[in-house]
Amino acid sequence: MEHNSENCRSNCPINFILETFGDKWTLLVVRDLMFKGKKYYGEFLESDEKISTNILAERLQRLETHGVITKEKDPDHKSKFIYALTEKGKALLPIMLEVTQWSSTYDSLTNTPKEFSEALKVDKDGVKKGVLDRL
Amino acid sequence: MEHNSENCRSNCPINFILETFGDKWTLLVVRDLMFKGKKYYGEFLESDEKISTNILAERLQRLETHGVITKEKDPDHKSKFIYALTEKGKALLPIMLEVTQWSSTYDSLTNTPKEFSEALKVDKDGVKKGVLDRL
DNA sequence: CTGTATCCTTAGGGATACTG
DNA sequence: CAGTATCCCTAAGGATACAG
Repeated sequence: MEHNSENCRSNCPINFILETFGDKWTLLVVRDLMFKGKKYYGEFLESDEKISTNILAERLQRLETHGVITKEKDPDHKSKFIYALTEKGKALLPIMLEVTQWSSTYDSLTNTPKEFSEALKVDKDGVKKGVLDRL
Repeated sequence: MEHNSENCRSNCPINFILETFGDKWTLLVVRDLMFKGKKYYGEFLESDEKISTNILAERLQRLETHGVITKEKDPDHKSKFIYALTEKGKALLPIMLEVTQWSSTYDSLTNTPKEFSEALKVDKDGVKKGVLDRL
């Protein structure tokens, strides 16, 4: 999804990302998909930050609308959906890695999980594997 | 500023950045400082997104509290302050560049200003100049 | 258990008045 | 003009009940 004229404040690229991710929850869902290997509704609910059910549903919907994730029926478990990153969603990886690096540098309490730093390492080599294989 | 135990949802690096920038306005102030060469209160008010005065004041305060910007008396114009990025603030550049690139790729209406793409170019060379000189 | 809907409180934020 | 404060409405979101 691209800029829609209504409720679009400007054509600035920084503003653009805020239209989708400018809140306290959305990026955490991306993190869970990208680094934690989560794909089910219930798995997102289990994360440390304790997102509430209605917020999660709204964010999954939003991300799907914006073309960042897909929602598909799980062939195995009926009445259950698998959420996955699209190419557009996977393309957020460099941003996520830079964020991780910045936070690690400036917050002594930040505990960077190994999945993050491994993804960071392979990306810096310019070799797109590791985390990305799984995406 | 680092994680303060109260109202900190987790020690995840992605969550950490959201504690400061997880809203629709804060990052725009950083953009204005980093790419637009703005430093005065009134200049931030002029941006396309039309931030309101109380929100701007609150965000400048927040960014200062979090060690991302400094607020110093303007020696020339009395009763006027100069806002500037700290090292921690300047270190957001790689994130800003990745965001710019992602938005440019996925939003056809995004109009990437020349300051952004120039900063992007010099950064990719690994040569920290251009925009960074001015910071 | 997966997901949706509802209730209700709080926080975000627009408009604007106000002070130095 | 720079910045703060207030008024007030709307959106964000926590708790929880509900439906398949």
